[in-house]
Amino acid sequence: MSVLNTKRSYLKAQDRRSQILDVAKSVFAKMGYHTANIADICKAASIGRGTLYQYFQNKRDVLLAVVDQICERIKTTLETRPEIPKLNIKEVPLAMIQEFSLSRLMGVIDAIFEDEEALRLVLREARGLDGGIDAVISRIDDLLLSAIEADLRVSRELGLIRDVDPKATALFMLGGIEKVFLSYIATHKRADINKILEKIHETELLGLLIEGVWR
Amino acid sequence: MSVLNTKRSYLKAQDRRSQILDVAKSVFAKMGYHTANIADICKAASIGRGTLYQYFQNKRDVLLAVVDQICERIKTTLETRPEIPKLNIKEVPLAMIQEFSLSRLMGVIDAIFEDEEALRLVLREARGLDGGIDAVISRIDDLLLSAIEADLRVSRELGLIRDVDPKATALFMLGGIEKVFLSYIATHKRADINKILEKIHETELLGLLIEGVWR
Amino acid sequence: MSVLNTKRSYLKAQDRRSQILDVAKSVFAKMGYHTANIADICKAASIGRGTLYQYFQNKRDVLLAVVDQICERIKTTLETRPEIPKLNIKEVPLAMIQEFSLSRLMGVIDAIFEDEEALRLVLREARGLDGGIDAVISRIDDLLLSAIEADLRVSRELGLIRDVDPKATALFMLGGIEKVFLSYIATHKRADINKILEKIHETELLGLLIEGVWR
Amino acid sequence: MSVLNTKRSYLKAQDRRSQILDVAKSVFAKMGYHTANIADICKAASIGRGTLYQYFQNKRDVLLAVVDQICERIKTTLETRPEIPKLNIKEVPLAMIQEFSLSRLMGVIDAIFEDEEALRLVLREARGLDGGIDAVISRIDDLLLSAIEADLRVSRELGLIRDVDPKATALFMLGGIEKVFLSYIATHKRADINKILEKIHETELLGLLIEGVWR
DNA sequence: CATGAATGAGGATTCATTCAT
DNA sequence: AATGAATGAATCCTCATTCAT
Repeated sequence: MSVLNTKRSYLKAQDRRSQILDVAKSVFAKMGYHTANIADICKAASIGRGTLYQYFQNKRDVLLAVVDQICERIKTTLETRPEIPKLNIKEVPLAMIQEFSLSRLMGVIDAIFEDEEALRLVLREARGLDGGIDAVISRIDDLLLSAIEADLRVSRELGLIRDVDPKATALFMLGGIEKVFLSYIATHKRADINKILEKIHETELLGLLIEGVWR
Repeated sequence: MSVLNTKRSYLKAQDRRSQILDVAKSVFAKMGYHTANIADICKAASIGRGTLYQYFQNKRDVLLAVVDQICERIKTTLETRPEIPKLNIKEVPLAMIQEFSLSRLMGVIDAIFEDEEALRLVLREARGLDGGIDAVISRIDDLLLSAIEADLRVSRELGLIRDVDPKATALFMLGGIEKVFLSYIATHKRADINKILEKIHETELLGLLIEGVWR
Repeated sequence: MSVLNTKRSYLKAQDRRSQILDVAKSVFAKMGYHTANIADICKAASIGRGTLYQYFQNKRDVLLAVVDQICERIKTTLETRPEIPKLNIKEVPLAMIQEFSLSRLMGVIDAIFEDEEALRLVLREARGLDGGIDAVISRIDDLLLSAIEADLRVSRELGLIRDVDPKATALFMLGGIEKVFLSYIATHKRADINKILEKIHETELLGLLIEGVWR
Repeated sequence: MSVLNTKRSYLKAQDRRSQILDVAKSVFAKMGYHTANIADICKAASIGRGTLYQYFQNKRDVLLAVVDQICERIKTTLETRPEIPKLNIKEVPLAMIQEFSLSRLMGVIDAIFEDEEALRLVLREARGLDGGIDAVISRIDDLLLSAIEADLRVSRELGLIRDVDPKATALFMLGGIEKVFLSYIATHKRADINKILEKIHETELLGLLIEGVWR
């Protein structure tokens, strides 16, 4: 293709920028930030290497922009989740609470799933302690974390849940979800993973111990 | 060091090899596999760069050996955990079950904590899907995962816990633990983190929902 | 600028060309030929990068044109210096000779000073032997050199000055003047430097040695 | 050669370093700092590009080291000049003063000439005002400048020379010498230039004006 | 005419690995 | 066995120049 068609294609700056952003996200997701090189991105975008540098200062800046974009989308998605109603616990059956709680959590999970490439990016690179690339990517994590933590806080104030540390619990839950996803992503379908996460959510609410043991 | 002691030190092959291994683990843990370079390891080990290549084929091979060593240790540690007794659920009070379960899980966590450098190594490396370095490191994860999964499986057979997917739940728990640790490691003391994980363990057993809601 | 005034301005070819030339001279003077890039010039001129290439073949060509312009001006300035009168040495007092000589030299210096940017351009560029950019810039130097050399030649014919090699002496004097200027330009005022150069001119005429020693 | 002989040649670190330094000086002198690239130096030194970076942090660092070396040599050379004797002016004939002064100045010129490549480097790159590379190279200039200035100061204190500004005069003289050299270096022989500089030195001492005019 | 998006050759630098000593 | 000098492929990034709009 590129051999046959060497004619330049011109895009408006904004379009080119967002094209590169999309391609870069995809490449970073597939290869990882460190493994992928600028040439990979440019090849995938069918542009010259220099072109990328007209829109981004350097490789890190590309990642930063990718993450920014993802953050914006996640913010929007999280905002569209149904509001937590002011429940009167006494009057609401467990099943309903459970379902609502699930819908809130699934809102978070959807925010992740919505863009699988973004997710891969987060899962691959968000680890680490060195304040480098991971710090950039962890901004995505922070968004999701805050969402879960806020829900836990409200739930506790409503008297719905036990007196747990919201931050630690949110971390635990997000970590768990991410790990499950990371493990299943390669081999399972989206629907399966949803099922699994639903089941796990139930366990979170009710606990591992069966009724007879627990009381 | 080299200024003070420029004399070459000759070690027996096995000793040299394991010395390099220790140093490499430490360096990988501190800097990360990709960031650390052979020179860093050799400098830390006070050996020439060529020497390392007499014991290891390449950089990846060093990591492999480091991980092997860690795996061995973890296996041993896990084996020393107290056996799961054949409990008769009806006869055992909740508190005891809870405590025993915790001790089993803490056995896993200890296996992790025992060698903080190993832990950092596991936590900080980017994970992914490319069958590269991550696959090597994942072997450590797999060990821990299997341990948790086995416990869950037994517990379920004993009628202690709900009918959960052991694999998924084990993934969820390990992912959660790792994330909590990763977040708290920088700012908290070891003892604090243990407390936090104990609390989370309780929540896992009993569920998030408070009694009044749940029944 | 481009934010406030995004309207394209169409100029006649000659006007546009000379506008670019002025800007380029200024940019080259401030940043140096190698350091300055086409983008810098175009930004300063508020034109698109492509526009520049409609008036000049390449970067070097821009410099060439800048230098041409400077040369033209210098030629004009040098021509306006007072003619060397056919003096009868015996009849003219030293002071008058000295003053006239100074005025001729100052004419050269003025030709330099008149356009400080041009001067910086001449002074700051690396000179060499590779027949590259320096050769272009040297044309400016050559003009000044010839002026001084011609004066020396005439003065010698008039029996005013010693039998010196006019070329070498001219080189020496111009080199000296440039170096003094280069050193003082940052910290001193124009007037001060003129004073310094006047003093040096006197030394040139009369020599370093004091009367008692010299005779 | 390199095609036929691909065997590596091993040097001791210090030897290699100073070999690279010599080659780099030569290459910088011939091509100029900006024009020369690392590959040029490495090719000239018959080493791989990576080798250079084992001895120098970056290109600028190479130049720095080159300049350091030159400075050291110049310092030594300047120190070996004959001391200025405490002359009693009345008792010393002009010719002797003149000759001694010349020998002092020629000491400086020799310090320059001694290493023609160093000189070319200085002459090519020492210009400029941007505090970049030129600042590094101007250290060489400063050494020569100080030497001349010191001589002028002493001579003035001895009542030998007129009350000139030593700094400005030193600048003037060095600038003049450098320019003469730059112009003659390509086409003339060392001996010729020495002659020219000797003549110029005489002019400096005695002035341009001939006796009849001057008194 | 004017524009600025697109290009790719060119340059500095890193680092895992090899090999002469 | 140990060393560390040498290597060059790989990578990021710059910038003069071209060209579709």
